Amino acid sequence: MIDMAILGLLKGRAMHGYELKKELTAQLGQFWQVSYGSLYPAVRRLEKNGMVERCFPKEDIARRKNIYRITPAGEQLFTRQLCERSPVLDDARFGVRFAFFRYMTATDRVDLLERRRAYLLEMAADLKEKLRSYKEKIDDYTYRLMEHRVDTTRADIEWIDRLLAEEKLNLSSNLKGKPAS
Amino acid sequence: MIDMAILGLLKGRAMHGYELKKELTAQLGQFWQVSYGSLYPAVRRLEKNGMVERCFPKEDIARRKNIYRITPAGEQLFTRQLCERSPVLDDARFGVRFAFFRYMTATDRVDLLERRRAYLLEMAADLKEKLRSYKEKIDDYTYRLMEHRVDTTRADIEWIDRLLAEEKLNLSSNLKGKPAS
DNA sequence: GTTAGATGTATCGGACCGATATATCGAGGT
DNA sequence: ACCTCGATATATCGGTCCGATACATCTAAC
Repeated sequence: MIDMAILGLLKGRAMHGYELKKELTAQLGQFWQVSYGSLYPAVRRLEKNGMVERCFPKEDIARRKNIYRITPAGEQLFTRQLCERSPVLDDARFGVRFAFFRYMTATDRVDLLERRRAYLLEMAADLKEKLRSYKEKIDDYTYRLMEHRVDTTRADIEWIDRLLAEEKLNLSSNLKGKPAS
Repeated sequence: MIDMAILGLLKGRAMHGYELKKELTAQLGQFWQVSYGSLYPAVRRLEKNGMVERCFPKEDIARRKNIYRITPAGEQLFTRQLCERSPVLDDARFGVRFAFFRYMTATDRVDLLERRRAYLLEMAADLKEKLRSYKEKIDDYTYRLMEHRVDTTRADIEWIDRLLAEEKLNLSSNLKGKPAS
């Protein structure tokens, strides 16, 4: 996952480690934390595998900054990881992908949103089932927390639905724009 | 964190590894995942440090189940970890503690809720600040996600507020129950 | 001029994760 | 009686991740 995030940022522009960390925290910090202990080894790993490469712009040549740029192989890997169909789409896995939504095709976007929707629905169903069957076994605090999670999950699903409606509208209007049969 | 969760469950009753994993998933799985690769080493570590000990009930003596029971030292450690004042109180760290709320004193409960509230407020403030200042720099999808996070964070805060009101009511009614000055 | 805080890279030990191996148990079918 | 399948149960491995820490520079303020 950290690989995808790094590649996604470098797809935007070349950066060095510290910059990557700052952008990662700013853009994805709400649902996913990255430490230097993960970041620096990850960048070196990507470099070793030819997914990113160092570049030395004139103005920074004196400073000891390690500026990295994405390679074609890296672009390919990024796209593959972004659209990979994993059954688990928790907050972090969905959030990171959503941050790079603009790099996906409209159909892949709809697909991802629908898989996230299914994941949330399953969560909600599990929670409701537990609320029903465990009602006497769990303590009051746990019950309240589960109740609240059901509500927030519902809100998440409604948000997804609004996005899905818009994406599908775009899809069909693009189709209409093309010559009729 | 995994230590606290294991100790908290064993405080309820003695269990073996597989049972711990099932309960962990059932009770905390919404906001925190545990794998066997973490669980079994963690239990052994706790045993090595004298926080839990094996017990061999008659009915299970034939089966190869490793049933563990919490020790007095373990109880102490659990209580210490549960009330530890860490500045970071994200979903996982708060959720795990909330699952053991019944083991905390009323004042510690109020304290934890207030620290979680402060954490969420800071999150919301950060998000709003980013929405304001980055408005032109971030793409539309990221904007929508941040907007939604602001809403869900607000809902979380309101939920905390309801709990806080109840806890404080309990606290003051307990005081009233005691002899006046 | 020196102090403080942001910038920048790096590494360590221990903890963690996903995948996988192995084996037993009980329920169900044929 | 046999066979299969899923749940129960323990364990480990390589690679990855994390928190803490170290260290150096640059800039702005006082």
